[in-house]
Amino acid sequence: MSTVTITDVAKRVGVSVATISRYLSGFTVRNAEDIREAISELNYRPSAAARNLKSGRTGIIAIVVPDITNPFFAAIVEGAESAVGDDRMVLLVNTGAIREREEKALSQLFGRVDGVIMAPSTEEQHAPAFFSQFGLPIVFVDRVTQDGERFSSVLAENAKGAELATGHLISHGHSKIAMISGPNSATPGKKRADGYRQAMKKAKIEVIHDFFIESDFTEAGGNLAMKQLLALDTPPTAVFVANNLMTLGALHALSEAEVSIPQEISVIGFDDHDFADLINPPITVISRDARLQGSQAMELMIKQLSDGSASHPEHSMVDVHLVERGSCAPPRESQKIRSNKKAR
Amino acid sequence: MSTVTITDVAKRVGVSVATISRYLSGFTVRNAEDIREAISELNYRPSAAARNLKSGRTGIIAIVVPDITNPFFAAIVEGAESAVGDDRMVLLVNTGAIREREEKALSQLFGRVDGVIMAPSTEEQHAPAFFSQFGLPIVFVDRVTQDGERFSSVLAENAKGAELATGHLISHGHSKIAMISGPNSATPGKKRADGYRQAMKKAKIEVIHDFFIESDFTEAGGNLAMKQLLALDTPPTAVFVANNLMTLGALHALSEAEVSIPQEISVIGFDDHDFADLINPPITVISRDARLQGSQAMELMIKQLSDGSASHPEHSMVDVHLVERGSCAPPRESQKIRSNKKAR
DNA sequence: ATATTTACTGATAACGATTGCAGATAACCT
DNA sequence: AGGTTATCTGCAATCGTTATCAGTAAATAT
Repeated sequence: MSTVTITDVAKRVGVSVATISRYLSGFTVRNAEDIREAISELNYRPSAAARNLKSGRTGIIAIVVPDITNPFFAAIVEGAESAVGDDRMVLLVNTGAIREREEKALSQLFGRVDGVIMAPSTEEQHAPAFFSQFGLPIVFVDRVTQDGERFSSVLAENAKGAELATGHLISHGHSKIAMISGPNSATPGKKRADGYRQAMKKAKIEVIHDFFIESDFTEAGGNLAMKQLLALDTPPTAVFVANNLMTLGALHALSEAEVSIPQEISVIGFDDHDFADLINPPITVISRDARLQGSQAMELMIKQLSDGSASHPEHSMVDVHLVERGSCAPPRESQKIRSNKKAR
Repeated sequence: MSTVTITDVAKRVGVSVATISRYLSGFTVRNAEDIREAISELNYRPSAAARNLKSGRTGIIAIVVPDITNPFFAAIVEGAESAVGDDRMVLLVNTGAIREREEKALSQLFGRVDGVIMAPSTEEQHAPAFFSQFGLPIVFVDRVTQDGERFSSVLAENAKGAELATGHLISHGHSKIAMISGPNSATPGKKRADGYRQAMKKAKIEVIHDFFIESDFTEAGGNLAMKQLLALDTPPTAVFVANNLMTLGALHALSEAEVSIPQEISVIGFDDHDFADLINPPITVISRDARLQGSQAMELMIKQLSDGSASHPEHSMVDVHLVERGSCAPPRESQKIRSNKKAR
């Protein structure tokens, strides 16, 4: 009940606390066997708090994500967790994409953790400056803030993925291609929008204003955006949705409006999801290894911690690839002209 | 860069460290304004480590789950996170349902956290004894271990839910009702199996040995189990799957085998999932508020911490309810006899 | 004006571990 | 045996706070 300290062990064995401490740190000591015994009998566990105070290290690495409920972030966290190693643990902070909470969390984190892996909600915030002020190591994952180059990061090939997605729709013969985009203030939002525009430009298709909707990466946002698209006088024949949650929302909107995929509209999403291959038709998506992204971020963090402050920021990218399923087809009007190739 | 301590602030203001400390703890001090100023100018942050050492509290509550990738546990974690309050944080441990990792985590947690909310993988482990040894507060969520009554817990109405599910199938006229169950070693596995058996007994339907498969709550497990059921000489006309991941696996098996739902087989799952209402047909499930379960667990933990050791364990239950969608219908042979009522 | 209460303050000892230093013991060499 | 290393050991300072205790200044009472 009452906490047993290193002094208790020392008394029991009849040596000084220093000897116990040295035993614990792996030095060879005379009564090693007695000490081991006393420790196990007394059930002694070194106080983490005292160690922290002396060493300045906590053995805890924080990971700050906007929404743990998003399977993508869950995978990131799991990846990070899997790479953390035996002597450290992961502290999770879920900010709900609320900047205020994010900032408060950061200030609370200082002193409690050895480093922070984070996917910031927005780019504008001054959080990184805040951090560098304290010299707390930081690794960005999936998103970066303004002066992101100064910190290590693990991003995805967002632009390439978006280009791939848009190109896929174009190659099916679409030209009325809409995009439901994420917020322009976050890295994936901006980069994916860039990729879309790039692909359209390459194909010399003009981006119609009404076809580009900046939404917010949430299911509700995707749902609303798709409804807006469907309400247009000439709705798009294809839509690229910039993340999994918005895809979910968009699909709900389509199902409600009884618009058939891919006959009436082709859909391609960014980031895979459990539902994607189960629904009818299964949804074609741009996919990446989120778990890997998380573990790479953790590896970068650990390297940074062991290198000390002398290390330079490293930037890593995980690749994206097209997972072709059944949600893309040629647009209706050209369907009869083109050869009848049906996806899987 | 170099850490600024309470002593630096004291020197700057020209008072003793005690005064600064008192200011920080909310006492009225003479030079409050000067102190506030000095703190902000020096950018002083109290050392969490030193505070921990003195107070014995860390302001961190751990939550230990088998798999953060499972949306159900993600929701639990999010719920707990949302209820943690301003002065504490959540430390996440993902054990991958590996008992060894679970135990190691527990031993590492001691001294680093004020309490542990956990969903243990199995009931047999001696973890709770291990914990009570140290007097570390613990709240079980979703699952309990052997002597679970001694600790607070927040469970779901598992048996009731399973009875509801099975009864729903029975009310559609099914009698060849299979169950893909979770491991009998974990609370939800056992209780849901109990509920299934109870409902069958009430309806005086014998449980056929081959129709009850004890699986492992994973997608792969559910997939395999469903394949086994389909391979039977007389396969079931309805199946109750004991969790969301196994439902996912089962649905994949059914889709592969081109068995149509609900015409050839009725399916009902336990725990909702994003995919459930999107696929065709949408899947009928037993649902509960996992987020609430998580926040209740956190509330119990916080209450326990403030009550000191004098508090008695409290047991809370969250309700379950049937979400009727389109995956259940009368069995084929009786379809023509019964009135033609089609779900939604 | 003196006595008594009130309101702060500073010095200092914890909290539980780690570490440099000097001393002690043992092991080795000639 | 005496001298030199090589090993191990205990003492005490230290990490940054908080809490106790006695002390001082101000406010109030008489």
